[in-house]
Amino acid sequence: MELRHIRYFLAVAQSLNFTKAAQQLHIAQPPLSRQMRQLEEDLGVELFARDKRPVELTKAGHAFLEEARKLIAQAGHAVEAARQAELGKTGTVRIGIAAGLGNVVSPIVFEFHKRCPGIEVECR
Amino acid sequence: MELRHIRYFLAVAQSLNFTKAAQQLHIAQPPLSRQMRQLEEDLGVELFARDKRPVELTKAGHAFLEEARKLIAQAGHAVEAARQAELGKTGTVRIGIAAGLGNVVSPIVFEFHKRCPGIEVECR
DNA sequence: TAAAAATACTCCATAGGTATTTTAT
DNA sequence: ATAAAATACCTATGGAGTATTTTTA
Repeated sequence: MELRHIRYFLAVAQSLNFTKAAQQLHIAQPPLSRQMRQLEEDLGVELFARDKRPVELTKAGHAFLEEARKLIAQAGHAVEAARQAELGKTGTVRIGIAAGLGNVVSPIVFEFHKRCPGIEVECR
Repeated sequence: MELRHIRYFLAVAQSLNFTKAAQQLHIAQPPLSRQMRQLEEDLGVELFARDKRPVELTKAGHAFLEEARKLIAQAGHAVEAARQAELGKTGTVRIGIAAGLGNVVSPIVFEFHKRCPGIEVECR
């Protein structure tokens, strides 16, 4: 099972029409049908009732749909986590302090730490 | 990004050694290195500090690792949800009731419903 | 110097396309 | 009769292998 199977499955489950789902995915209908068969094969479970027009989701198909949505959401979270961490890495803040106001720096740094945990603060 | 990238990433993150991770995955080292580069390319983020021996995870790599584990776990949940639903579909329970004890059926069905939600009960 | 990762190529498995047939309404 | 899915066959992208060359400690 690959994320491709999940992405394709979500498209088909939404429109309940292989042809239209294929158009949305910018692929042809036969490859989409094959990928869905492959997914079912891998799971050992029928996800679609193909002897109905329009095609229906089986009970297993409905159960899988719910978890498949969470799976794609989690994939997005993983990507975001990496990108946010990367941004944090390069995040450097330079603050100019007027002469005689050096004593206000400490609360500023404290506040920054509270709002942006995980971003290192360097003082010179 | 495909689940393959995630599975491979988990192996490398665990051993911090591309060669050993490749052996565990039953693939050669160069393809594994390429898949990891591809993943980094896709994310737009460096996950490994390759100028260290042994190889280290970057900050982004650590953040991604945490979410990648959840992703694989969720993939497992999706598979299980579909398989459990399939089992439920074929789950038929036939209960014989002794003559004169027909009045005990109701609590039995009630209890079954509580323990096995989502499994249909048919009474004749 | 010795492990381990990167590079350069080759091969082939399979994702995807096209043409056609089958099926359900 | 018609729209949509399945089947058969072909193409080609890219995943994986082998040999070799950098790297880092």
